Amino acid sequence: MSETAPASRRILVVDDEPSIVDAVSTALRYEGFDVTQALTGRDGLALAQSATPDLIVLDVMLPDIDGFEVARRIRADGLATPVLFLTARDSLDDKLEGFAVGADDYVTKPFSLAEIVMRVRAILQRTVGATNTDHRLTYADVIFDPDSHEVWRGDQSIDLTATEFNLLRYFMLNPRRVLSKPQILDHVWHYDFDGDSNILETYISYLRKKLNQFGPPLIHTVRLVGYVLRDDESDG
Amino acid sequence: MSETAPASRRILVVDDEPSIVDAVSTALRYEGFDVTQALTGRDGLALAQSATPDLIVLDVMLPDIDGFEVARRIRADGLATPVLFLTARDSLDDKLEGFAVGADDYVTKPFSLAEIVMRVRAILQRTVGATNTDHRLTYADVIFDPDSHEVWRGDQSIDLTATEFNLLRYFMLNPRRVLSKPQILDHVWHYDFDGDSNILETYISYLRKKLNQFGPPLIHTVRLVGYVLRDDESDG
DNA sequence: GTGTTGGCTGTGAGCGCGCTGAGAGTTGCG
DNA sequence: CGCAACTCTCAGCGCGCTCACAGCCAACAC
Repeated sequence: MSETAPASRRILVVDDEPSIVDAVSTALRYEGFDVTQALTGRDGLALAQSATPDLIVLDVMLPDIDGFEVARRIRADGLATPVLFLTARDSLDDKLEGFAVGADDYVTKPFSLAEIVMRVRAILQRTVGATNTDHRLTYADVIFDPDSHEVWRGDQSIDLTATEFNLLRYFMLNPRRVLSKPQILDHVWHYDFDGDSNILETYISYLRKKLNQFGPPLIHTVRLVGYVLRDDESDG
Repeated sequence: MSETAPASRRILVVDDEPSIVDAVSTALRYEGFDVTQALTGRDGLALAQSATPDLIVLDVMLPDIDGFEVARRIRADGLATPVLFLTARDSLDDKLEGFAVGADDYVTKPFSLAEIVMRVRAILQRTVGATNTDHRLTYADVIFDPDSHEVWRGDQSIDLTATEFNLLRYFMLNPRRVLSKPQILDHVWHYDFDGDSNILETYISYLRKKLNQFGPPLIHTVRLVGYVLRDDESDG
């Protein structure tokens, strides 16, 4: 949209074997890609969210969180980042599971670097039209850009912390739908909190304070039910 | 279109064994479903009504209300939510009873998580055309949307409290059918009130007051019997 | 008409829910 | 190692919702 010059594609490479990460990264950089690295599933997940790469090269076998789980969590966050799986296991089961969590392609070890580069190109070619490198969400006068990690209301930029940002993303993905508290806690905090915590209310409060500076309220309380993102002005 | 991101399918898992609920929930979340949990038949029933899941995974053996009874009551509410039963008992009788109350499929313990996921997918595939993630109810000029928790009469939006909303849902699910007071108390308040309470009459009054602002009366008293939602204008 | 029963609704009490300010605990960064 | 930013806990408060109560009204029988 705003970009005319094609910034080089960002690729995240996740593998617990440093030599593999280095080899793949070097090959991709050589081809002009902008490469970020991670050695664990946890780091990979964090970078997938914060660095918003255009594609992730993801090893299935990782010491902490396995590759499929990483991919699933990325999807659960609402990100559609394409994934190219690397695996030593050539079993059908693995392939099926990979495609079930939204794998875009599959390379089994041992692989040639040329093959990886080729498949990366193919996926980006394929997805350029669909995802278009633009991951922005908009609702009412709010623009939510996970790539730049920026949020705008009208022409005002709003600074959000990581948790506020994740909370707003869930609302932006489900505009005009009432979201129950357990549902929100599950999606944004990734586990059910003890019932006596009011952390969600606290963050709702933070978010409202920041959003309401520049326009009418958008996050509404539905007592005994949950919260809803809705623009009361233009409603049909 | 109001929806940009395709909201994931919501599934309610009901089992009194926390470990089973967790395992099934985790497996389904892994596949990208939006999972809600309940540990008792009573809670499951309440959530089937309020959370409007697209499918229910329901254990037959429950401490309070058994699974078949839960399913029966859900049907009695007018909900067509598909149900996948879990049971340890592999008897023919059970299967027959299950299908009699509208089971969509059946899994006997011990089961594999993969099997559950597969069957859930199959059921949703089968019913995708019918349920279609749209949970709106309409009768006469009333539109009832449980997702956004909004109610419209004509083009007028109506604000309802949680209890008023639940009461109206029960009427919307059973239009033109006379509902007895005990029946309504049981379905909306989830237990039999002491006979001397007139809370139902009170809420009928609230609801009528709000609905009648924008059109002719829709909730009619049937003396000594109960209440009925009916549009007298266009009726046969 | 009067009596009786069943239903409606205005008033208000109580309380649980949700909001928010303050601060403790934690993490990350220079 | 110290500071800053952020996450999360805690407690107090205000208010909206639920529900009880009581008086009134409508329907029906006689």
